[in-house]
Amino acid sequence: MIRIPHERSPQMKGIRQLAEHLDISIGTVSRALNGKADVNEETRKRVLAAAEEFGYVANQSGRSLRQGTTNVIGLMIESSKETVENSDNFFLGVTDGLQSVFSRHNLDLVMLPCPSDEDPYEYLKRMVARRVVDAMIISATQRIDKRIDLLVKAKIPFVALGRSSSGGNFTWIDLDFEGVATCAVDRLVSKGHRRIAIAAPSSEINLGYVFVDAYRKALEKHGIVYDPELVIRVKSSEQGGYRAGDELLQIKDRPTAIILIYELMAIGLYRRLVEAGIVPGRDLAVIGFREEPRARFLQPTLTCFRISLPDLGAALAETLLAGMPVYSEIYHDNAHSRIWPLKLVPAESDAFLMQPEA
Amino acid sequence: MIRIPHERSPQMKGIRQLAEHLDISIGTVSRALNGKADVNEETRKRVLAAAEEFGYVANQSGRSLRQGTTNVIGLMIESSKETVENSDNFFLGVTDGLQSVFSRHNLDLVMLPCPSDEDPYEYLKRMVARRVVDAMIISATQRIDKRIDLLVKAKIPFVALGRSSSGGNFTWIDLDFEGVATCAVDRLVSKGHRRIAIAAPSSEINLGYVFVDAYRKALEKHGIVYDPELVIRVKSSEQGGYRAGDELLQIKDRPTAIILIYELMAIGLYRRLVEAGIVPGRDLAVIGFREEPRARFLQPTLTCFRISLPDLGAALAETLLAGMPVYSEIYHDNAHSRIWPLKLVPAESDAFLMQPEA
DNA sequence: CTGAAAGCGCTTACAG
DNA sequence: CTGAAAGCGCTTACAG
Repeated sequence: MIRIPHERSPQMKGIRQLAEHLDISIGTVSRALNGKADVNEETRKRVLAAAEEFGYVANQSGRSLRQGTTNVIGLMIESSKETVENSDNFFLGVTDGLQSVFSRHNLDLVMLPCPSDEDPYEYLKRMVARRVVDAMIISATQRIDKRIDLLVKAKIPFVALGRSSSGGNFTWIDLDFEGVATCAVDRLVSKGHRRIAIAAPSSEINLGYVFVDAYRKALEKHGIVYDPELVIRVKSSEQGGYRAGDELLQIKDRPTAIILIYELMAIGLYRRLVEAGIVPGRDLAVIGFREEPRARFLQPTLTCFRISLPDLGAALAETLLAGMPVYSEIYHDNAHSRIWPLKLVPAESDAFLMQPEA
Repeated sequence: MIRIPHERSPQMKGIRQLAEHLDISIGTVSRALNGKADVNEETRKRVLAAAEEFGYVANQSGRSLRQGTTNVIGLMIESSKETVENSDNFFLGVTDGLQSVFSRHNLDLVMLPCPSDEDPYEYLKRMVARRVVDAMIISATQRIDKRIDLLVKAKIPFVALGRSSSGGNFTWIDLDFEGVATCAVDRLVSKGHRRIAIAAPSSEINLGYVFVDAYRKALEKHGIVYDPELVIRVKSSEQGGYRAGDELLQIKDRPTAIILIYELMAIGLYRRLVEAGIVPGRDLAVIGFREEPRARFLQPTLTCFRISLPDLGAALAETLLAGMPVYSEIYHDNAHSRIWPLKLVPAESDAFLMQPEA
């Protein structure tokens, strides 16, 4: 038996070559490949087999141009220094959940990292105008966020991970910062604390406002007067936590408890406290934010809140699809913004009871 | 003065509308926008102004189809559970360096996260066949890595972060695992250690082989017999570090030092050691791998190795472009694989001297 | 310096 | 069930 190896892959550039090889029209090849109903089963089998053999997959640009849709969803990531240090694997954790939904519809997810020296707004504008994606997921929403206005105006389907004052009526999913702040304050108050500090981000990120507001309301509910001095503004990072410790130590009539808005702050805070001879969970109550593998080593263990990132990702995906005409029917039930709950994971860092003052 | 707001944005869908509005041909609009030389300066200005006004940017699918190039570079990310836990912000750190180079040529970077339930090979194959990117950056290379054979065969320009036995003569950049292993062994031996353990990954990732090989050679250089029992295979994670501590404690004639192949292992290892009443840097010498902000809190401070991720990213980008016909001339000097050095950051975890045995 | 036209690789009415 | 043809939005030889 003689094999002619070179005949096997005769420049299988596109659908035309595949059709020629099969001696049928490109239209039929296309229909067969795309699972259209009106194709002879025998023909379809031949086409599929040949495509598999030659590794043919439709050129995305050709498809997109013709269909007016890219079947790609973009997840915008800001790779600013602060985000890099903060986000740890938040996005990679969410990604799998997103894809579990998108894959049902042959939609591909791409992450679009905005360069740190480019304005996020301009970056997004360019990506949107070029039509590289059908829809967008944005995150790290700011209180005033022009990106949202842009997306609304351009009528690009999108969902935001985070609320914002901008954009009017857009769809978002946000973590339950109110719930976390309220739960943390309630818990601390029940253990006898009255002077409760909070470490909040120094940036204009929207969650900072939400968190501090809820903290304030929770305090007032317990008849505790809100003291602006106890709101410590620092960077959302390990270093920020260290600084928060610094500032905490300088407050006269020192707080007996602190709530952190970002999990890795706990690492820096613990270090600063240890340096000052203060033991978390004995001399000062600490409640962290998101449960995080990296913070699990902390001694004493950190009271924090649990969240399933894949589930959050899936919810984001379903909410996004609910806003896209083609899929809106299927995901009709998800067509609303919502608050994503977190679950308290009690640990040692806030376990002690305050002695009531004499 | 009367404004007719609706006239301002007359369905500015594409180049045709823009051309009509300017009353010139689409060819001229295209040439003006793309900075071709043979365009009247006056005309160019008008075109640019109108494009800015209407927010026109060329549709990427149209461009790609015509030019046969997407001007997009893909960075494949494996979002497998293990990778998610490990990679922390490694990729986001590299991203900025990549973009600093790509942006010089108007190339966009997209991250392509492979779903954890999809075979990385099949995923890559699909992405490549669809021509969504002009070139690829892959990482986490395995000892045998079909992805590399695929890319070579498909003649897609690519660069690998990591070596592999597959693919023959492809271009890669890899961290200097040999240098790190050798430096660590030399350092420990000079402090009197003879029984030096190593924590290596249990997976087939190529760096594991490289690292252990170099460790072995370094030992032999000092006349120390390689003992397979001292190679502890664990997951590259904090948990893996904890397990490594476990196994270390069970070794009869316990090692006096351990070298870690992954930075976050140190966190788990420290915890296990503390539980056993063993103080790192006093009872056991520990050398970590990459310097990492999250591991900086460790007490005693961890001896490790420094690397600039943005610089690594830029090097990857330049090496990749050197392999793309259009850019090969400019980046001719980067057209070679290479080992990326790391710099020792001495700290406390291995600072003590061993007492010579009687 | 500009315009008219071809064609990149597809999908999809439309005819048969 | 299949084929022939149009056309998605661009860029680029080619003519003038």
